[in-house]
Amino acid sequence: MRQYPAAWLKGQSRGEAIAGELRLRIVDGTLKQGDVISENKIAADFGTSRSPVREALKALSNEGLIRLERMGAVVLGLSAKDIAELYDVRYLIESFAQQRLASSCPPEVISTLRHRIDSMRVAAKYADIAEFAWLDFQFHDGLVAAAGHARIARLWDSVRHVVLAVMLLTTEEVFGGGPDRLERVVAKHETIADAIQSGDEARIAEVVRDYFADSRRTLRSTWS
Amino acid sequence: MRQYPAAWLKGQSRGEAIAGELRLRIVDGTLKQGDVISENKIAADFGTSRSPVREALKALSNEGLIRLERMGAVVLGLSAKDIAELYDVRYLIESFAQQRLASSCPPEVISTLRHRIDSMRVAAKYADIAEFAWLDFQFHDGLVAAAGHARIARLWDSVRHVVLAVMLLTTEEVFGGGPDRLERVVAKHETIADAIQSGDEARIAEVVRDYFADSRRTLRSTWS
DNA sequence: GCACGCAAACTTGTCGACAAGTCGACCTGT
DNA sequence: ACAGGTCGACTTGTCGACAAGTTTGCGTGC
Repeated sequence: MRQYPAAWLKGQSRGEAIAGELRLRIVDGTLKQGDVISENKIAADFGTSRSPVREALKALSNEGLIRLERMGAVVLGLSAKDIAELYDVRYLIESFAQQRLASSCPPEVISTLRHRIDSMRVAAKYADIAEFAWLDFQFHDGLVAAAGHARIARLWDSVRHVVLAVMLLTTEEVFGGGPDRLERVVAKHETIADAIQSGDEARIAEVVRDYFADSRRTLRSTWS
Repeated sequence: MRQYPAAWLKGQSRGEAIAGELRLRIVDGTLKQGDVISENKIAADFGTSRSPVREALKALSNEGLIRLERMGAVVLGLSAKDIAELYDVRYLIESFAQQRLASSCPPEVISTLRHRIDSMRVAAKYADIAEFAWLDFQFHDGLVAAAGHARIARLWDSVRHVVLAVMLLTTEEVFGGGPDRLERVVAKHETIADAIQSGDEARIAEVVRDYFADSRRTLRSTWS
């Protein structure tokens, strides 16, 4: 069974843990679109009361993974179109965040980004899939956080779990593409760091556009 | 006490009702920044158990109005900066949605928009503040929904309650500006409808930019 | 065979209670 | 007077139970 990176599970309440588990099951297809799940059933499965389950379902509903109905919650799943839409949102958020970073980016932010890139190379070398995905995620997470825009950060919060789950799955696929493929992913992140460091708004805009255009392309060929 | 439009309160659970009430109290300043509120206290105030209150606080936390901590939730409030950031997000979402509408906008959507604009004029004439704000909100709500982008719609969902609450308050202020001020607001919406109907992407982009630039300007002069 | 109605088995929303943990005040020893 | 420890009041997280409503399916009448 796939798992979240250890760092992600620290200090979680039961509700968050259940949400994480269900999220992964939905994203990887164990729970298929159209399945209906009830609080009682899930509670029994996890051996808890309905309270944490309730919290988890609410969260998943906010993330658009399920739809709460009168009787039971129906799984929406993640179609190829949904993934594409997710990338639309990521592009919107990150292009905004990076544009903000263009004018004023503290040097320690750049340093942190480069640190994560180096770590990604190490993770790639030793075939540590989860670590690689986690670093990839942290790179983008840090980017949005550094923009210092509370409202945008909230937007990111509402999709970050889904993004991480998708990253975990796509990273597995990327690792199957060999070292060249991995290096290209790392290099893409380096391009972003370089652009932000340059402070050139136009260049940043172009880099972000290219980044997500490329991500979408590789994704399209692998998800179906 | 200010109230939500009747249409907004239909089929609400107690939790949503409490969230709505608290939201308004936070936005209008009854609950100030830094105040700490506990589930027990709120539950006692509303004469319910903690379950609905818990749900409400979670929602408010997702909206960025409060921050959940170990002991008690602290009210974050809405500073002028927060409002500005909220408009950043609205601009991001609506410009995306309207750009999508440019290529393919069903005629009934335009018709609905114009219907709401006409209703706004009526509400303005008879000084129905709540109705005016409600129509303003529905105009933008319908716009985002019509774009047919599930993920963007979720983003909008995460801010719509706050947006409505802010609209209710600012609309009060706008009504104090006399009929000219009101007509200008209505006209701004007409400009949007016209642009979307034209299907000209560049024109739409300009109109949306102007719309929010103007909104921000009038807001800045009235909020402090 | 088919429509209708009723009942039973689900569902969610809400409630009060308990356990574990946290913060503050007070009390004590130095 | 002040540092340190302890007690108590308060918090959240979780639990099991109940009420209200909805869906399903069976049985009945035609």
